[in-house]
Amino acid sequence: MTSNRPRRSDATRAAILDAARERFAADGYERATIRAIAADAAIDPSMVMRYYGSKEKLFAAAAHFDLRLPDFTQLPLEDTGTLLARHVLARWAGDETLFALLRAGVTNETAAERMRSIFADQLGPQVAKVCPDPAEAPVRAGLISSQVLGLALCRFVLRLPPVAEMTEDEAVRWLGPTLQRYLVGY
Amino acid sequence: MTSNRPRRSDATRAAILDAARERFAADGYERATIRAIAADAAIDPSMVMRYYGSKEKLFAAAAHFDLRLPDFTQLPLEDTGTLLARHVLARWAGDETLFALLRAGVTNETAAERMRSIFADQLGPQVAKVCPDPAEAPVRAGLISSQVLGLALCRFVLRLPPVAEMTEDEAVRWLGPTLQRYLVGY
DNA sequence: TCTGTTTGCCAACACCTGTTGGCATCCAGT
DNA sequence: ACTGGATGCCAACAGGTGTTGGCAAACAGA
Repeated sequence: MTSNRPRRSDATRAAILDAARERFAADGYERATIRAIAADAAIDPSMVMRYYGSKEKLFAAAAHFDLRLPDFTQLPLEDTGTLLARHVLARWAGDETLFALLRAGVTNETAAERMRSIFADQLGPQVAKVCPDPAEAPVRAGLISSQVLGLALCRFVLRLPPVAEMTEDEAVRWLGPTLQRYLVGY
Repeated sequence: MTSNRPRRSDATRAAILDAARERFAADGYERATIRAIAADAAIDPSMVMRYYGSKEKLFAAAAHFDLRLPDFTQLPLEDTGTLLARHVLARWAGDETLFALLRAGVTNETAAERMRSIFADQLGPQVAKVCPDPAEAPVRAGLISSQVLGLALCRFVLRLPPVAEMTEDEAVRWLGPTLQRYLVGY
C-alpha cells in the first residue's frame, strides 16, 4: 500500500514540495539549497531529509508534471498546430514545475530523464494519432519539443528581449504553423 | 594597450581557458569547479585566480563566441533558411564554447547575457538585411534563436532520443523551412 | 493516565567551495 | 653574477553544502 490515512505532517510535506518547486524553478538544481527550501517552508532542514530522504529524491518528488494534452483526434486537423502552441504556452505559464524541470534538466540527469519522458510518453502518443505515418511520430514529437522548449528557454530563462516581450498571441501565431508542419507536413 | 609581448605563462593561460570551456560545457557553471579546471590544466587552483581573478571572470574570458555567419545578402534568398540551419549546426559541432554558454546560461547571468548578445548582435543585423521589414528583425532573429537553441537543447543537452539520433542532414531538412519562414515569411 | 510514536528543532559532522598569502624557484635584463 | 619580477605550489581560511543523530514536545491509542 502506498496510500495511508492522512498524517499530521501532510501540510508540512506539501509546504516542502511547494517551496522545492519554487526554488528549483528559480535557481536550478545545484543553487537551490535544502536550507533555502526549508526556510521557505518555515521548517528545519532536517525535516526535508526525514520526509524525502535526499535532495535528489526531493527533486524527483517535486518534479511530476502532466502536460494535460487534449485528444488530438477531437481537434480540427488544420488547427492542431495552433491549438497545441496555445495549450502548451498556457500550461507553461500556469505551473512552475516545467520551469524547474527546464532549469534543472540542463545539469541534473534525473530532471533530464523526466523531461524526456514527458515529451515521449505524453506528446508522442498524441502525435502518433494524427501524423501521416505513425513510425515518424517520435521524430515529429521531438521536433515539436525542440521548438516549444526553445521558445520557453529564450522567453523565460535567457530572456531574449524580443522573445520575452512578445505577447502570447503573437508567439502562438508564429509557432502554430511551425508545429503544424512538424505534426503533419514535410 | 591591451596587447603586450608574449609572456612565459601564455601556454598556462591558454590551457586554463581550454579546460574551463570543457568543464563549463560538460558540467554547467556551478558544477564546474576551479579545482577541477586546474587539475585538467595540470596546474594549481591558485593560478586560475591569479590569471583570471575569479570564477566569474574566468567564465567571461572563456565564453567568447563568434557564430561566423555568412553575409546573407550573398546567399540565394530562397535557400537562406536551409543554409543558415546547416551553418549553425556545423558551427555548434565544431566548438564547445556554445555548449558552455547554453549549459551555463540557464543558471548564470553572465552567460545568459552573453547568449543574448550573440543572437542580438550577430544574428540580428544579418536578419535585418533580408527580412521584409527591418523593424521586424529582432523578433525574427529571436524566433530563429528559439528554434536553433531548442534543437541544441534537445539534441545535445537533454538528449531526447529521436532528436539526438537524427542525422545532421535530417535536422537541416526539418529546420530549413522553419528558419526560412521566420526569416522572410509570415 | 500511561505509552509509544510522530513531529520538530538543535547541533554537529565531513566534505567541498572560491579565494588568499606566503614561500620557493626560475628566468630575463643588466 | 646579481637582481627583480614572473611563475608555480602549498597550506589554509571562511563560508556553505548535504546529511545525521539525539532530544524535547505534542499527539494518539489504550
